[in-house]
Amino acid sequence: MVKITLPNSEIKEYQDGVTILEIAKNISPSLAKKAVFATANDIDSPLNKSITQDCNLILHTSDEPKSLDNLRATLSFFLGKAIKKFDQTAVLGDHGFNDGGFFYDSDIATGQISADQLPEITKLVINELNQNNKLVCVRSSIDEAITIFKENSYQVELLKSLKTDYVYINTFEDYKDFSLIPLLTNYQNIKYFKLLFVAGAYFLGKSSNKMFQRISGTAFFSKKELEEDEKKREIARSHDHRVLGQQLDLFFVNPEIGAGLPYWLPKGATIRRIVERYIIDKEVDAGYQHVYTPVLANLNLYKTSGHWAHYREDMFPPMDMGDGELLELRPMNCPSHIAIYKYKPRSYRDLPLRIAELGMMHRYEKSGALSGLQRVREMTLNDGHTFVALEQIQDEFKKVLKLMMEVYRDFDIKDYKFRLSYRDKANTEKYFDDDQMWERSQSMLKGAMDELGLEYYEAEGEAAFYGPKLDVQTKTAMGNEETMSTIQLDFMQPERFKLTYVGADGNDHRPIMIHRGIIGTLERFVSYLIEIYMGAFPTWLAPIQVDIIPVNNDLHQDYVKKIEADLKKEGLRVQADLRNEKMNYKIRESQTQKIPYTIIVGDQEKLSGNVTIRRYGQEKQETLNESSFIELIKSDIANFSRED
RNA sequence: GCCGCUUUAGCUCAGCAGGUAGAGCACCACCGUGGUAAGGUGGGGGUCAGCAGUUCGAAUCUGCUAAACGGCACCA
Repeated sequence: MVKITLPNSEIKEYQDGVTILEIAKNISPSLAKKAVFATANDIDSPLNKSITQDCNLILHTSDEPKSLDNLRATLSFFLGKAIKKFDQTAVLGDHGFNDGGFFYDSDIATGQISADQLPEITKLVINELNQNNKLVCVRSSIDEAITIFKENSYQVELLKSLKTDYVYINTFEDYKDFSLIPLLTNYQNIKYFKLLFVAGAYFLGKSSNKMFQRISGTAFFSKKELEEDEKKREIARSHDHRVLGQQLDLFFVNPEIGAGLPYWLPKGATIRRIVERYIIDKEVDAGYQHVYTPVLANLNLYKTSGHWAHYREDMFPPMDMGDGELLELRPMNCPSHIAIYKYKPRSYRDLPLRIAELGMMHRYEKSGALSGLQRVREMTLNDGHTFVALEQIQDEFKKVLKLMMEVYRDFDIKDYKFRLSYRDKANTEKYFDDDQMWERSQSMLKGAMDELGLEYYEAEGEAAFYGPKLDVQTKTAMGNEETMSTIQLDFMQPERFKLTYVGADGNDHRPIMIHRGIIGTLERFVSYLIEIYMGAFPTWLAPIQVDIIPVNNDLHQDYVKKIEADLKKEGLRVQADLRNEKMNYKIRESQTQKIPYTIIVGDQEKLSGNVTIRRYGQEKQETLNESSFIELIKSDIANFSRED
């Protein structure tokens, strides 16, 4: 007999060799139905596991969010099996679960799997699932697993790349696979899954490796969740800045004019202009000196900076001017600001010296990376470089963070994560070669974050080639992670450009550079704003703040024009809609264009000098006199349309 | 850049079997229009992404190129 201790401290006795599923059934049939896996003496175990010694047992059910991973890992297993059925020659590669669902990578000698074949593969998966209770899942060491899968060199490499000590070996008749977490051995309830797309994926995530065919899908425990997931994807599309950008006439990209080269239409340009004015004012207040520097420079500048050696892949090819001069479109602004630093001898009294610019840069992004305003080939970075003495780093770092938080508050940005981005130790050729400096600057950044008590996560291989970064990661409507803001520590370029300042001791010293982008690039930032506001901009950012509509075009035209002129005088962005259309038509358009305030005026308003307003998204109307309205909208703008 | 998919009017999309193109919205004209989400009638508009091929004949079949989209890789 074995003694099983349950989470409520109750102890039950069972026959030696009892399976976890049997225990679950004994406790309650409904529990057994919902059970996904168990933790037995702190080891995650599948339900088919036999218990041969006393243990603490926790059963995990489908109610727990993390059980979803086990479900998806299980589907990945059956997908792999289905692919093998689909084509005997398939070589199976990476597989498993991720945030959105599950996937299986395979390599089929006879050709690529196409999207049309997904229904066929789906049927095969269903067939496999219908063969009940044949799946056996056993925990084993990596070494054992390597022996079992020795015939598939890809699987062996995968197993070797794992950071865990154990995997689960899953056997279904003569088919074997491994997973990182226990599978559902009572998989007969699995019904709610969907294969979504076929894509390419490099083996082990390295573009130098072979590309496998990835089939991805998603799965849930209930039909409702699966349907909600589908709905969520639809909603995401309605937040997509590319869709809204067209609906609201904000920007366009025309491939015939140039992929990745966006055109800002008047309304999008207005939003951008407001953002630009805002951030420049904010930075000037914070002690930054704004400059303008050229987008072109002699290639030698980027040879000195190290860009040509470490960043060439992302740079446009140099322009050969025919007389030996090579001009380069700049991919970053730092060398330009270094030139400004070098313009004069600098003293310790000048530090921290803060140079800022809305600097236009060009990067030759890979065609597959381009996306609306999020990834472009010409972008304007809200760039700033502070030159500091060593002992000023900490303070300046804090100042930048403080500025960043203020800006986030004004734009109502709440959903982000801090990421400390280090270089990849295993792949140092991408970075400047100076181990000591890397160690030092990485630990300084981490120290500063720890001191501030801010939460962050660490990522190797995400650093700039010249130094580690603190990145602010946000998510796009489509769920991709993007870097918005960044603060970077750079000991390298001051060295390469031999920057100096005269210290209090009269000797030359080397400054350190802090690179920082608060709102990142205007392109990405505005795309982010479009998505979080869903195109319904707060009044201070709205390209058109007020839309004025007469009840009758002829009778009320003069009054509409008077109000328009009054509001314009107050600096408001107003449009008077005097088109030959009915009032209702105009109101509808005002709403679909998401204009914050719609003013409707007729006889009543004209007589009393009032306006009747309707706010975007509300049906309620309110009549007030013109000056009260001006007061109202002005305070709305002044507090960034925040409620608090 | 790689894999998959897509590309028809300004926009959203029909055109499923090769026989020289359609709808709704938008645009233009005329008529109409008084209180909070689309008034009516008529009209203009397309080398069916580009190039080549198969065919008596190609939006439709084949190949190449480009771009968009979903991933992978890369990244602000």
